[in-house]
Amino acid sequence: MQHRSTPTGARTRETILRAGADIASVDGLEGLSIGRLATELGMSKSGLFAHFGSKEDLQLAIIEEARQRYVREVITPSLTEQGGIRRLNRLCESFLSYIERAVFPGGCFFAAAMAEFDAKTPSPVRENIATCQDSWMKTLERSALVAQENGELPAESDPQQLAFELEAALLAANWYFHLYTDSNYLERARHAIRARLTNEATPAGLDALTAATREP
Amino acid sequence: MQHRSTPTGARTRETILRAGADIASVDGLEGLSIGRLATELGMSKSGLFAHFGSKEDLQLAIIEEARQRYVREVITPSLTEQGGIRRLNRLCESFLSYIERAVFPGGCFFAAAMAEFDAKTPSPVRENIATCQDSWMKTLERSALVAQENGELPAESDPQQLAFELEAALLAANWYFHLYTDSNYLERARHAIRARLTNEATPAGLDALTAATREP
DNA sequence: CTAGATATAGCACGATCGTTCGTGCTATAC
DNA sequence: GTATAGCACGAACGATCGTGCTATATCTAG
Repeated sequence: MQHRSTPTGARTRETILRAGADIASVDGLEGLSIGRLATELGMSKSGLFAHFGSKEDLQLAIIEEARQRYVREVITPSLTEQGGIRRLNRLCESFLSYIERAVFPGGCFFAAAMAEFDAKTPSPVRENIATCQDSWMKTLERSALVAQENGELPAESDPQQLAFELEAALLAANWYFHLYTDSNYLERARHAIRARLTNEATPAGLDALTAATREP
Repeated sequence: MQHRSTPTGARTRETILRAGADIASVDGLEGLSIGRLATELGMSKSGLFAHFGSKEDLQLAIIEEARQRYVREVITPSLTEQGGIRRLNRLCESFLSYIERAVFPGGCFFAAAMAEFDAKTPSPVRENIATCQDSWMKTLERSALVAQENGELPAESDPQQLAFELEAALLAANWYFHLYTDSNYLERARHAIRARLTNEATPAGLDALTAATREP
């Protein structure tokens, strides 16, 4: 049998992971319980559990599902922008849009997971979260570095520092937006990012940036 | 009886709350369990529980204990600085020092609590966290406003926006410092805050700021 | 020194946690 | 048509969850 592209097991597994990632973005990866997830999906606890050897395996699989969703919703849309300051700006805007569109109902999955595990004792789950977060930061840093190489940012500027500050605005927007259910915080982040970029950009960088804004 | 300052019950209650706040800063207010807390303190679950009517009461009491600790460790030390841009700067530095000194073993208690409850369904605990967070933001905003009134910040600047950006740097420092156990992130925040303040300050504000730095 | 309040422990409860096991259905393979 | 594999189910495990009720210490007031 090979005309059947997806065996039913893999399909339900995906369904479980999607629902699991949604719940975990609200209640955390530890707060998510197998019984609750099963009830929510209208299936038995044991039937669900059979797809994963342990809760930790489930958590790791959920992280992978969330990572793919993040790449699809934040990273990929930014690749249309050529590298450099424009992509850097686009990455930030994509993130804010991803929050606004509630791609995860509880806000950014990885922000939540980082906050949940940052001070916890090391574990495979924690390691995985840290790796994902590092990968995202490196994405920002690379764009900043390319911008510098393009002469859109001055030679003295520090790409890592810039990435840190942009990420800080994005994270704060995520928390406050949900805590107060107030989208003004997304605007605050947009304003901060725009100011930070225009302030540091070279004249060439400014051109690239305003050109990016003028387009549809 | 009044030469006896603290009845033993109130003393153990305090002990419980201190330990509870420490644990909650690592594992969250939901992750904290009464049994674990009791074991950690070498007392019985029921004996501990008798001090509070419910877990929610315990959580609220822990928040209050954490609030007092925050005021003592972050706010009060900043009051030596006169209002305005110097106090604003001092508040940020006090926060970073409070992270560095591990006043809570899991990092900033309220950052963790905000991240845990931001997307959750409303509850007294969530409300309380939101109020504390709002109070802290308003503290930053007031200092920025006073700085503006003092002519240390220009009339066009937006105190709320400035407070948001400073808080963003502080929060990001908290998360990354613990996730990677790397104090460089505290320096990144210091750098960001300093740059943001000096960049926006009027000449008078700059004077106040550099004077503050030159002192011991 | 004793009566009373206060503080902690013991024990048990129903619910839920993650996990395991045995069973049955269903659809392909021989 | 029968063997085989994949997939989900129900029941049950021990552990722990939050929460009561009851007794026993410990301390204080008179």
